[in-house]
Amino acid sequence: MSGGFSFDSLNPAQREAVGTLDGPVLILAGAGTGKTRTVTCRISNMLETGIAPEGILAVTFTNKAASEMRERIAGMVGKKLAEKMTVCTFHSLCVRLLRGGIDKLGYKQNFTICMYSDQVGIMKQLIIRKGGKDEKLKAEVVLAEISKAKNAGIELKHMDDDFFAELAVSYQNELRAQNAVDFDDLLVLAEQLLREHPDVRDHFRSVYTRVTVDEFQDTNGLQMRLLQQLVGPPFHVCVVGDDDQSIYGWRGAEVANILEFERFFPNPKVIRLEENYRSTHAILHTANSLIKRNAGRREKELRATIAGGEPVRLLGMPGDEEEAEFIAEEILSLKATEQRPWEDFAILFRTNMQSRKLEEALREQNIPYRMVGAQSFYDRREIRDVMAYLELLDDPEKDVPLLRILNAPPRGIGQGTTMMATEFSRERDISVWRALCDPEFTDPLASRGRNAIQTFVAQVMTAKIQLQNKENPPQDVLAAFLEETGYLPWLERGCKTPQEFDQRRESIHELYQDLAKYAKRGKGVRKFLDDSALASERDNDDLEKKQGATLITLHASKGLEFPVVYLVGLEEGVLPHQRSITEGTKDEERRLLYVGITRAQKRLTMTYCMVRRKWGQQVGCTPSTFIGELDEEHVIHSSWDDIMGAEVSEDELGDFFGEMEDFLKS
DNA sequence: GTACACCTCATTTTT
DNA sequence: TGAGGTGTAC
Repeated sequence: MSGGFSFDSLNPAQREAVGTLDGPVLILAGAGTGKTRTVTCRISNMLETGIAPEGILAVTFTNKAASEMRERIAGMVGKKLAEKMTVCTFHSLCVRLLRGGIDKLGYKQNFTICMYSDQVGIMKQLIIRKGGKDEKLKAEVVLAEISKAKNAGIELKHMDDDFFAELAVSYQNELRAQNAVDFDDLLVLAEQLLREHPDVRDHFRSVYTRVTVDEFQDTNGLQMRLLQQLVGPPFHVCVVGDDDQSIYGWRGAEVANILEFERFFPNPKVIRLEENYRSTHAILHTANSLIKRNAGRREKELRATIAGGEPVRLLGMPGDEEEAEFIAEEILSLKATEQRPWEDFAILFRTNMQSRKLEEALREQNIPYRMVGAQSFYDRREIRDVMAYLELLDDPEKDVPLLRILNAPPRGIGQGTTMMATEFSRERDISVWRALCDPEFTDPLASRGRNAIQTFVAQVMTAKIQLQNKENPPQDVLAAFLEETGYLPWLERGCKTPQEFDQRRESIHELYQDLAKYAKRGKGVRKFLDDSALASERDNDDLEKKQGATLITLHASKGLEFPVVYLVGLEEGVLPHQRSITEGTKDEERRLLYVGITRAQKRLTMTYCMVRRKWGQQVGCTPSTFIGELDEEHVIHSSWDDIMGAEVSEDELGDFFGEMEDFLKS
């Protein structure tokens, strides 16, 4: 017994959550109420009551959340025990389920997980092939609809729009031909596997006897169905979340999952964590008054453990320029007067567009800042390419990576040849790689194309053999292969500035290092590829290491906290966003503002403008309707004149003393 | 295959 | 306003 926690350190609600290990449990964990701590203590408690660590499964949405939870648990019960549990994302859980049985669904075991860019590539081709180009149909739009259908459990051929349905079916066929699955398929297929094969289902039910799901308000219908397959009677399942922080409805998250939890699992114990350890009373009171306006929520109210606090400020600004400058100047002076590090400050906004003016203002004042969630590591082109190269060396028979880099850098295997190779492979039901190796395919080609293919095939073969030799560090083999194929010089040519190239090369080096780490731990290339396919950010260091004030969207701010928060752009059409007004989803915007408010620990300033520059045009703005919904008991509402007036009088006061001093000296 | 002009389109984005 | 995609000319 490691005794990593004590019940005494928990409040009554937390204690109940930690102590209730049997049957369905719904923990409604408000912002800042010690959710992670409660969950980790609960898992620690499972071990203490003798539940085997191998049977414990905790599911999160992000890799970051998973590794954080893993670390917290390890800190509590020790690394050895922690490693025996499964703490992972929905998607990596599905990979585990599928690696053991996807062949039952007609896929080969060595399936590839498509990155989003691969999906877009496939869909673009299909749109062109099927003549949807004239209708200016965007691949992203079709993919979004397909994703919705998959998550809603609708068969692709039954999608509303006939043309979309046709594209969807072709898309799915194409994936299957490439033995590839997209992110949604991981869930679809895992659910299908468990549903259609009771033996597999029962096997996993007996493996995972205790299941915990984090951020449950963000689950969609498909994830719910998967969970129902995974958890059988007596339903030892615990879900944790906060319906008031459900802000991903537009991505298919179903608040209903948390609102109607008892519909899915019988007689759950519902526990509310309402004691907030993060923010002052003034901030929480304001947050509570806002969120009360939402209909259809689980009634709850955050209670402050930190009494009083400065009033929340609500400032009317003439324009977005003044808004940005005011905040930058105030950060500068607060840093000086209160000796705060830059990291204490955060500026939250609804849309990325708004960040530009703020960045300018911060730069003007020489304030270091970090933009979070801008571009994810694995979305960078060079990373996708290099990953494809590695994947290819691991298994050349995978069509997705092969097609991605077949002519990148250009090596004389153009569109025409590629098309022919693909058709050849489909006709014979072999991989594209085999087609390239097949004399029957290459012989009829013109000598130029044939030579290009043979050179490429030989390069891949050689490198593949080197990679298989465990003596060779995989990162070195990969680097040599990129050298030989001339990838780096090609990348360099494509860069507009030398700095851009340096950056891209740098991220490739980071990838080498990650790969080296895996090799060192004896984890192998396969494992590296699997993990990376499901990672959007590098889960190790990332943003915590960056210094400076934080610029962040409201969405990305969920789960974070800052001593001093500026929430900008409280205008009708911005927050709530125009589109939410037309689409009738203002409730979610209200939750978004609620999330923003509850990020603040000590000081909260909200601002709105009379005028904002949008797409180069000055546009008049109206204050957000949400402003009128805030209880003003702890809010000070000031206009620009109030602020400037105060500043002017201070200046005048200063002048007065200055003059006095001068006078006395003379 | 690349360079450059032109056009279009602008919420949020866990895997 | 300005980034990214598309089309045209070499």
